[in-house]
Amino acid sequence: MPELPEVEVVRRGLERGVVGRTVAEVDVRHPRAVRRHPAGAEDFRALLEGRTLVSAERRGKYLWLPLDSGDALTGHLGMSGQLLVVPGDSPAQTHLRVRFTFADGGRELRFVDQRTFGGLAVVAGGAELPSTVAHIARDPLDPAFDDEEFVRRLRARTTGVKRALLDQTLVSGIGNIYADEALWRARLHGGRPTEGVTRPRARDLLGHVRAVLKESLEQGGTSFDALYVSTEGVSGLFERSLHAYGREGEPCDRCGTPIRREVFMNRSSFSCPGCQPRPRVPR
DNA sequence: ACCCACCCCTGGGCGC
DNA sequence: TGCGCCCAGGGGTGGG
Repeated sequence: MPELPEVEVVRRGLERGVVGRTVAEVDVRHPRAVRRHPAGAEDFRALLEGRTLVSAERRGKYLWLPLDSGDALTGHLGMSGQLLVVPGDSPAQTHLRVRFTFADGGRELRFVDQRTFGGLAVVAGGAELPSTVAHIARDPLDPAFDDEEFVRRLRARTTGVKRALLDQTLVSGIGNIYADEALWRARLHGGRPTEGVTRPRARDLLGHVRAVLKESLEQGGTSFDALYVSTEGVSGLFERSLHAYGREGEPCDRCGTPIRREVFMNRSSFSCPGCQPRPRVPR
Protein backbone atom coordinates (compact mmCIF):
# COMPACT_ATOMS: atom_id res chain seq x y z
CA MET A 1 0.00 0.00 0.00
CA PRO A 2 2.31 2.74 1.10
CA GLU A 3 4.87 4.22 -1.27
CA LEU A 4 7.62 6.71 -0.55
CA PRO A 5 5.47 9.68 0.57
CA GLU A 6 3.39 7.56 2.91
CA VAL A 7 6.46 5.85 4.36
CA GLU A 8 8.20 9.21 4.83
CA VAL A 9 5.16 10.49 6.75
CA VAL A 10 5.52 7.45 9.02
CA ARG A 11 9.28 8.02 9.39
CA ARG A 12 8.66 11.59 10.54
CA GLY A 13 6.08 10.35 13.00
CA LEU A 14 8.58 7.87 14.42
CA GLU A 15 11.17 10.62 14.70
CA ARG A 16 8.79 12.69 16.78
CA GLY A 17 7.14 9.83 18.63
CA VAL A 18 9.75 7.24 19.55
CA VAL A 19 13.29 8.39 18.75
CA GLY A 20 15.34 9.02 21.90
CA ARG A 21 13.23 6.62 23.94
CA THR A 22 14.28 3.35 25.54
CA VAL A 23 12.34 0.18 24.79
CA ALA A 24 10.92 -1.52 27.87
CA GLU A 25 8.97 -4.53 26.59
CA VAL A 26 8.34 -6.07 23.18
CA ASP A 27 5.32 -8.29 22.60
CA VAL A 28 5.25 -10.20 19.31
CA ARG A 29 1.65 -11.28 18.86
CA HIS A 30 1.96 -12.83 15.43
CA PRO A 31 5.13 -14.69 14.40
CA ARG A 32 4.68 -13.81 10.73
CA ALA A 33 5.33 -10.16 11.56
CA VAL A 34 8.96 -11.04 12.40
CA ARG A 35 9.49 -13.81 9.82
CA ARG A 36 12.37 -11.82 8.34
CA HIS A 37 14.11 -12.02 11.69
CA PRO A 38 15.57 -15.51 11.18
CA ALA A 39 16.49 -16.07 14.84
CA GLY A 40 12.84 -15.77 15.84
CA ALA A 41 10.56 -13.66 17.99
CA GLU A 42 12.35 -14.34 21.27
CA ASP A 43 15.69 -13.20 19.86
CA PHE A 44 13.97 -10.17 18.31
CA ARG A 45 12.60 -9.23 21.72
CA ALA A 46 15.91 -9.75 23.50
CA LEU A 47 17.81 -7.52 21.05
CA LEU A 48 15.37 -4.66 21.58
CA GLU A 49 14.49 -4.56 25.26
CA GLY A 50 16.62 -2.00 27.10
CA ARG A 51 17.88 -0.43 23.85
CA THR A 52 17.41 3.21 22.97
CA LEU A 53 16.15 4.22 19.50
CA VAL A 54 18.73 6.62 18.10
CA SER A 55 17.10 7.94 14.92
CA ALA A 56 14.54 7.14 12.21
CA GLU A 57 15.83 6.47 8.69
CA ARG A 58 14.29 5.58 5.35
CA ARG A 59 15.35 4.54 1.89
CA GLY A 60 12.59 4.01 -0.65
CA LYS A 61 9.84 2.17 1.20
CA TYR A 62 12.12 0.65 3.86
CA LEU A 63 12.40 2.10 7.35
CA TRP A 64 14.99 1.53 10.04
CA LEU A 65 15.64 2.74 13.54
CA PRO A 66 19.30 2.50 14.58
CA LEU A 67 19.72 1.30 18.18
CA ASP A 68 22.34 2.33 20.72
CA SER A 69 23.69 -1.23 20.39
CA GLY A 70 24.74 -0.61 16.78
CA ASP A 71 21.98 -2.89 15.49
CA ALA A 72 18.90 -1.55 13.72
CA LEU A 73 15.19 -2.23 14.02
CA THR A 74 14.08 -2.47 10.39
CA GLY A 75 10.57 -2.37 9.01
CA HIS A 76 8.64 -2.62 5.79
CA LEU A 77 4.93 -1.84 5.70
CA GLY A 78 4.13 -4.11 2.75
CA MET A 79 0.61 -3.50 1.45
CA SER A 80 -1.22 -2.80 4.68
CA GLY A 81 1.25 -2.20 7.50
CA GLN A 82 0.95 0.66 9.97
CA LEU A 83 3.23 1.89 12.73
CA LEU A 84 1.08 3.71 15.28
CA VAL A 85 2.11 5.66 18.36
CA VAL A 86 -0.80 5.33 20.78
CA PRO A 87 -1.61 5.53 24.48
CA GLY A 88 -0.93 2.22 26.23
CA ASP A 89 -4.53 1.84 27.29
CA SER A 90 -5.96 2.14 23.77
CA PRO A 91 -7.83 -1.01 22.70
CA ALA A 92 -5.95 -3.60 20.65
CA GLN A 93 -6.38 -3.13 16.89
CA THR A 94 -7.84 -6.13 15.03
CA HIS A 95 -4.54 -6.79 13.24
CA LEU A 96 -2.15 -5.79 16.01
CA ARG A 97 1.07 -7.76 15.39
CA VAL A 98 3.78 -6.27 17.63
CA ARG A 99 3.66 -3.95 20.65
CA PHE A 100 6.54 -1.93 22.07
CA THR A 101 6.35 -0.23 25.45
CA PHE A 102 8.90 2.30 26.65
CA ALA A 103 10.79 2.88 29.88
CA ASP A 104 9.33 6.38 30.21
CA GLY A 105 5.83 4.92 30.46
CA GLY A 106 4.58 7.15 27.62
CA ARG A 107 2.76 6.21 24.46
CA GLU A 108 3.59 2.81 22.94
CA LEU A 109 4.50 1.81 19.40
CA ARG A 110 2.28 -0.69 17.61
CA PHE A 111 2.83 -2.54 14.36
CA VAL A 112 -0.57 -3.28 12.84
CA ASP A 113 -0.84 -5.18 9.56
CA GLN A 114 -3.95 -6.69 8.02
CA ARG A 115 -2.35 -8.70 5.24
CA THR A 116 0.98 -9.42 6.98
CA PHE A 117 3.04 -8.70 3.88
CA GLY A 118 5.00 -6.23 5.98
CA GLY A 119 7.29 -7.06 8.83
CA LEU A 120 9.95 -6.10 11.35
CA ALA A 121 13.44 -7.44 12.06
CA VAL A 122 16.56 -6.51 13.98
CA VAL A 123 19.59 -6.42 11.71
CA ALA A 124 22.95 -6.87 13.41
CA GLY A 125 25.28 -3.93 12.87
CA GLY A 126 22.69 -2.35 10.61
CA ALA A 127 22.65 1.14 12.09
CA GLU A 128 24.35 2.75 9.09
CA LEU A 129 22.57 0.88 6.27
CA PRO A 130 20.94 -2.46 7.12
CA SER A 131 22.04 -5.33 4.87
CA THR A 132 18.38 -6.00 4.09
CA VAL A 133 18.06 -2.50 2.64
CA ALA A 134 21.42 -2.24 0.87
CA HIS A 135 20.23 -4.11 -2.24
CA ILE A 136 17.84 -1.34 -3.32
CA ALA A 137 18.77 1.88 -5.10
CA ARG A 138 18.60 5.29 -3.50
CA ASP A 139 15.27 7.09 -3.87
CA PRO A 140 14.76 10.34 -5.82
CA LEU A 141 14.43 12.41 -2.63
CA ASP A 142 17.86 11.25 -1.40
CA PRO A 143 20.36 14.12 -1.85
CA ALA A 144 22.92 11.57 -3.05
CA PHE A 145 20.64 10.22 -5.80
CA ASP A 146 22.58 10.34 -9.07
CA ASP A 147 20.24 11.57 -11.82
CA GLU A 148 22.58 10.86 -14.70
CA GLU A 149 23.31 7.36 -13.47
CA PHE A 150 19.56 6.74 -13.36
CA VAL A 151 19.17 8.01 -16.93
CA ARG A 152 22.02 5.81 -18.10
CA ARG A 153 20.75 2.69 -16.35
CA LEU A 154 17.15 3.24 -17.46
CA ARG A 155 18.21 3.48 -21.09
CA ALA A 156 20.39 0.40 -20.75
CA ARG A 157 17.34 -1.69 -19.86
CA THR A 158 15.35 -3.68 -22.36
CA THR A 159 11.96 -3.49 -20.72
CA GLY A 160 8.97 -1.15 -20.36
CA VAL A 161 9.27 2.21 -18.63
CA LYS A 162 6.75 1.36 -15.92
CA ARG A 163 8.45 -1.92 -15.06
CA ALA A 164 11.68 0.02 -14.75
CA LEU A 165 10.11 2.62 -12.43
CA LEU A 166 8.79 -0.16 -10.22
CA ASP A 167 12.18 -1.90 -10.04
CA GLN A 168 13.50 -0.90 -6.62
CA THR A 169 17.06 -1.76 -7.64
CA LEU A 170 16.97 0.97 -10.32
CA VAL A 171 15.17 3.66 -8.31
CA SER A 172 13.38 3.04 -5.02
CA GLY A 173 10.23 4.37 -3.44
CA ILE A 174 7.94 4.33 -6.48
CA GLY A 175 4.90 2.03 -6.45
CA ASN A 176 1.86 1.61 -8.63
CA ILE A 177 0.23 4.96 -7.82
CA TYR A 178 3.21 7.24 -8.34
CA ALA A 179 4.46 5.32 -11.36
CA ASP A 180 1.13 5.97 -13.08
CA GLU A 181 1.05 9.60 -11.94
CA ALA A 182 4.60 10.34 -13.09
CA LEU A 183 3.96 8.67 -16.47
CA TRP A 184 0.79 10.72 -16.92
CA ARG A 185 2.71 13.91 -16.19
CA ALA A 186 5.48 12.87 -18.59
CA ARG A 187 2.91 11.89 -21.27
CA LEU A 188 4.50 8.46 -21.56
CA HIS A 189 2.74 5.10 -21.74
CA GLY A 190 4.22 2.64 -19.23
CA GLY A 191 4.75 0.08 -21.97
CA ARG A 192 7.16 2.30 -23.85
CA PRO A 193 10.46 0.48 -24.38
CA THR A 194 13.15 1.91 -22.10
CA GLU A 195 15.82 1.74 -24.79
CA GLY A 196 13.74 4.09 -26.95
CA VAL A 197 13.48 6.82 -24.29
CA THR A 198 15.80 9.71 -25.13
CA ARG A 199 18.05 11.23 -22.48
CA PRO A 200 15.93 14.43 -22.29
CA ARG A 201 12.72 12.43 -21.91
CA ALA A 202 14.31 10.24 -19.23
CA ARG A 203 15.42 13.35 -17.32
CA ASP A 204 11.94 14.81 -17.75
CA LEU A 205 10.35 11.62 -16.42
CA LEU A 206 12.64 11.65 -13.39
CA GLY A 207 11.69 15.28 -12.77
CA HIS A 208 8.00 14.31 -12.75
CA VAL A 209 8.68 11.37 -10.43
CA ARG A 210 10.44 13.65 -7.98
CA ALA A 211 7.75 16.33 -8.23
CA VAL A 212 4.83 14.00 -7.64
CA LEU A 213 6.56 12.36 -4.66
CA LYS A 214 7.25 15.77 -3.11
CA GLU A 215 3.78 17.13 -3.75
CA SER A 216 2.18 14.04 -2.24
CA LEU A 217 4.44 14.26 0.79
CA GLU A 218 3.31 17.85 1.33
CA GLN A 219 -0.28 16.56 1.41
CA GLY A 220 0.55 13.79 3.87
CA GLY A 221 0.48 11.08 1.16
CA THR A 222 -2.41 9.20 -0.45
CA SER A 223 -5.02 7.46 1.73
CA PHE A 224 -7.81 5.62 -0.08
CA ASP A 225 -9.03 4.12 3.18
CA ALA A 226 -8.09 3.77 6.82
CA LEU A 227 -5.36 1.25 6.00
CA TYR A 228 -2.88 4.00 5.30
CA VAL A 229 -2.43 6.45 8.13
CA SER A 230 0.38 8.27 9.86
CA THR A 231 1.69 7.22 13.29
CA GLU A 232 -1.00 9.53 14.68
CA GLY A 233 -3.78 7.88 12.68
CA VAL A 234 -4.14 10.79 10.26
CA SER A 235 -4.99 10.19 6.57
CA GLY A 236 -3.18 11.93 3.69
CA LEU A 237 -4.99 14.15 1.21
CA PHE A 238 -3.16 13.54 -2.07
CA GLU A 239 -5.92 11.33 -3.51
CA ARG A 240 -7.69 14.50 -4.68
CA SER A 241 -4.61 15.44 -6.73
CA LEU A 242 -4.36 12.16 -8.66
CA HIS A 243 -4.72 12.52 -12.43
CA ALA A 244 -4.60 8.91 -13.58
CA TYR A 245 -4.50 6.31 -10.82
CA GLY A 246 -7.92 4.89 -10.00
CA ARG A 247 -9.69 7.21 -12.45
CA GLU A 248 -10.88 4.78 -15.11
CA GLY A 249 -13.54 6.37 -17.33
CA GLU A 250 -13.09 9.85 -15.89
CA PRO A 251 -12.01 12.60 -18.28
CA CYS A 252 -8.29 13.34 -18.47
CA ASP A 253 -7.52 16.62 -16.71
CA ARG A 254 -5.45 17.68 -19.74
CA CYS A 255 -7.37 16.58 -22.82
CA GLY A 256 -10.71 15.20 -21.64
CA THR A 257 -10.24 11.70 -23.05
CA PRO A 258 -11.58 9.08 -20.61
CA ILE A 259 -8.78 7.49 -18.57
CA ARG A 260 -8.23 3.82 -19.45
CA ARG A 261 -7.36 0.91 -17.21
CA GLU A 262 -5.09 -1.87 -18.43
CA VAL A 263 -3.99 -5.03 -16.65
CA PHE A 264 -0.25 -5.11 -16.50
CA MET A 265 2.09 -7.21 -14.38
CA ASN A 266 -1.06 -8.65 -12.79
CA ARG A 267 -2.06 -5.22 -11.52
CA SER A 268 -3.91 -2.18 -12.85
CA SER A 269 -2.35 0.62 -14.84
CA PHE A 270 -4.18 3.85 -15.52
CA SER A 271 -3.31 6.21 -18.34
CA CYS A 272 -4.80 8.65 -20.82
CA PRO A 273 -5.26 7.23 -24.34
CA GLY A 274 -5.01 10.77 -25.70
CA CYS A 275 -1.85 11.99 -23.98
CA GLN A 276 -0.15 8.62 -23.48
CA PRO A 277 -0.50 6.64 -26.69
CA ARG A 278 0.27 2.96 -26.42
CA PRO A 279 3.48 2.03 -28.25
CA ARG A 280 3.28 -0.28 -31.25
CA VAL A 281 5.05 -3.03 -29.33
CA PRO A 282 4.32 -2.44 -25.63
CA ARG A 283 6.56 -4.01 -22.99
C1' DA B 1 22.91 -11.08 -15.12
C1' DC B 2 18.52 -10.36 -16.12
C1' DC B 3 13.37 -11.01 -16.21
C1' DC B 4 8.89 -12.87 -14.99
C1' DA B 5 5.30 -15.80 -12.89
C1' DC B 6 4.08 -17.16 -8.64
C1' DC B 7 3.43 -16.92 -3.83
C1' DC B 8 2.63 -14.89 0.52
C1' DC B 9 -2.26 -12.84 3.37
C1' DT B 10 -6.95 -10.54 4.78
C1' DG B 11 -11.00 -8.15 3.73
C1' DG B 12 -14.19 -5.18 0.96
C1' DG B 13 -17.16 -4.92 -2.98
C1' DC B 14 -19.80 -6.88 -6.48
C1' DG B 15 -22.74 -10.11 -9.28
C1' DC B 16 -25.50 -14.02 -9.01
C1' DT C 1 -28.07 -13.66 3.11
C1' DG C 2 -24.52 -16.11 1.24
C1' DC C 3 -21.12 -17.65 -1.88
C1' DG C 4 -17.53 -17.08 -5.16
C1' DC C 5 -14.82 -14.18 -7.61
C1' DC C 6 -12.00 -10.05 -8.31
C1' DC C 7 -9.38 -6.51 -6.51
C1' DA C 8 -5.97 -3.89 -3.40
C1' DG C 9 -0.57 1.01 -2.28
C1' DG C 10 4.26 -4.63 -1.17
C1' DG C 11 8.53 -7.71 -2.02
C1' DG C 12 11.10 -12.32 -2.16
C1' DT C 13 12.10 -16.30 -4.65
C1' DG C 14 12.94 -19.84 -7.94
C1' DG C 15 12.86 -20.93 -12.51
C1' DG C 16 13.73 -19.76 -17.42
